[in-house]
Amino acid sequence: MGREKDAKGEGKAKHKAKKLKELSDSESAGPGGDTTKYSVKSTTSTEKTHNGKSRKKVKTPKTESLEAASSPRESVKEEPEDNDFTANKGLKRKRMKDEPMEGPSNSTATPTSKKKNKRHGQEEESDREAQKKKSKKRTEKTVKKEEGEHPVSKRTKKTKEEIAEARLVKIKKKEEEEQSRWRWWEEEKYEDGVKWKFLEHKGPFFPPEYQPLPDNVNFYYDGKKVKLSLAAEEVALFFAQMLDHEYTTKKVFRENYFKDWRKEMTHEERSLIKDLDKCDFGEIHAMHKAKVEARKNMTKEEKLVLKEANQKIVDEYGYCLLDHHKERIGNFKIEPPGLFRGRGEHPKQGMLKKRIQPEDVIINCSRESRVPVPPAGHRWKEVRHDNSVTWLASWTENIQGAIKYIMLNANSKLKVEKDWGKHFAGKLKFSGQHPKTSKTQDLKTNKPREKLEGPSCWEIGIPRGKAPNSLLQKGAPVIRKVFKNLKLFLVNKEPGDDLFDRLNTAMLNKHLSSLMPGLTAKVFRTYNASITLQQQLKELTNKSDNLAEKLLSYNRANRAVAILCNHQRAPPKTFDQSMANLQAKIDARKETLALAKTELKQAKKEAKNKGSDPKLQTLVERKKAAVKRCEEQLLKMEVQATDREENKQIALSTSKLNYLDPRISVAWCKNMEVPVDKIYNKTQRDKFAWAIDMTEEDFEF
DNA sequence: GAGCACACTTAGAACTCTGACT
DNA sequence: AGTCAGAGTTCTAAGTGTGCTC
Repeated sequence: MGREKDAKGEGKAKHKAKKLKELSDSESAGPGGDTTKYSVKSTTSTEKTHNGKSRKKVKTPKTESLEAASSPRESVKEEPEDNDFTANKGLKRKRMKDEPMEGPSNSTATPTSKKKNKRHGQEEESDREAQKKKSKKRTEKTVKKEEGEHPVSKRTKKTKEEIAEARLVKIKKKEEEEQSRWRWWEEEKYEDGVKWKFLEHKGPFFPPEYQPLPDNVNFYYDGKKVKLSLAAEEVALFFAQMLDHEYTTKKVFRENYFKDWRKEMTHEERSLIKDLDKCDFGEIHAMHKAKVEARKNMTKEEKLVLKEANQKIVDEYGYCLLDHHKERIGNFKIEPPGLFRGRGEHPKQGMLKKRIQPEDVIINCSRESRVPVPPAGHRWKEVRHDNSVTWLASWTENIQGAIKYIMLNANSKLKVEKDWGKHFAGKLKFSGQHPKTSKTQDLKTNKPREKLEGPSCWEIGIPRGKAPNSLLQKGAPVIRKVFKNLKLFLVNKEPGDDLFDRLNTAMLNKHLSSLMPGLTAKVFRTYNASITLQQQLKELTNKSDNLAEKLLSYNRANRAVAILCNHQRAPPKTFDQSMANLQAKIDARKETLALAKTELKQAKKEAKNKGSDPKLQTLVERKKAAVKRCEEQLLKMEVQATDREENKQIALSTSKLNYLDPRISVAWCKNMEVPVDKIYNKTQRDKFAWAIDMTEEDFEF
């Protein structure tokens, strides 16, 4: 399996290789080469959309959002996500449900409302405070907090009731959150192309400036101490930080790094430092390691301070105002500088990913909103007001010349709404002409194009990019006609070559669209995944199963889909260890079980011999119960071991989050009386709120 | 129709947090 | 109270889809 993973990586890498080669060929001028290509284009005027590209430009709506901008308070609704943030993560942000947004356009409120807000704020503070100290003086503080919210008495420590109480509060909170959620799916949609009518945010958050090395940490070249210039030193640190990583041993990585590093050096440095092998980053590396260690060993208080500081940043930059609703931004931080870590054998690995300045960043927001203020002494590259796109800020990265975006969180309206579409596309069930059936017809065709497209539909559902022989090794059930055609693809190909190199996605999608409008490879993949999940769930679960069994079945169904989509992962580094630990536990439990069994036998014997002594009878009962308990625990662990082993190289999360129609899972939960939070964590519940809200028990995909 | 730019979505590694166990 | 595995989150590279240009 591990090899398969590699093969996949290689396949992908190879597939990309052409593209990459073109890139690196055209980049004789180094990383700047690519950048120029892009930056020339992007120096268009503010009024133009997308660098002069004649995109369907939608006029920014006027008055309504203007009003909203000047007094968003009235209309802003607090998203439950915020509350949840605290509820689940303890120390993270906390807001009262109806608290108006303290967003970017923090307008002045009436004295009364201000007061009210302040009160809320204080409550919030003390609440947060209470949560903060939870870890330290857990019980005491929790009681205090609960007293504030509910007239609960117990001053005494711990107690089960208290824990139950806390749980109840949590559940109640959750319910309230559900109530206050922005049910955008019940609202009217905007006309085509309009993504928002009002958008306001604080702009991206920039990583801190580089802090020079302390005087006692030195860099050595050829055994001699060399004091580097600030720029060169920063880039040296990037390398030193990665010394433990395999990357730094790779030739390409080292070469790219050294080339880019030298560009950052002063003239003297450049004439001195000519060989990476003669560079000694030892002290810098040691310093970095010590820092990491120190971070780990920080006291609770120190960690708390750090956490609070981070939270402050999130509060300030992590949210935006989108059509009167506060939405979490997915990646509000500008990517910090560092060394490029391409995947696989990337020709550009090790290159310097440059620090992004405000002058590189394009801001997108409402015309009527408060335009984010650039950091002191800087200006934005451009400010535009394009509501046909969803991004809040963008910049062009220097390695590949790709555009990077600041966008909303996956649970935001904009993201979820889009995500929604693919499931509804799948709902059409390819009426009348399922691609898999129509494919068989294509196989008989004499037209080479159709010959190509038929099998590739299969490919969407089977591990991608593999040569047929590897498919056969895997035992994939490929019908003979398909196999024959697949063999044709093999002509003049080496193992590992791209199987469908003569076919591109555009061609495939065209073919799919001819079967059903709107059908693309992605929609098909989604459909395939979802229908598999539904089938598997039907097959595997019984209503009479207990919760654990049901969940195992769910995981298995999920796993079947992940395998179908070829969602592999590297086995966790700790896998063997943790497996061994679990095995040890199982062995220990087996011993305990054996012991318990002998004890039971003994007790039974005694009870038999000494007649009907009620004491002995209860002892027998107790021993029986012990044996039963032991057996159950053992079974549970064994199931866990199987589950883990089966999951070793499978990544479930991708299919769960991206391909499976959540309504199937929600309907299954309702049907099987399994709480939704057993299968979806908070992030997932947020993203699939619409499905949780609207799916009926009898939903069929 | 190939190729490109842009705007997204997907993937999975790296990092961080939590809570069960000792 | 400390440890640690696993769950959850963040980060960013890579892939996909669409529309445009040549």
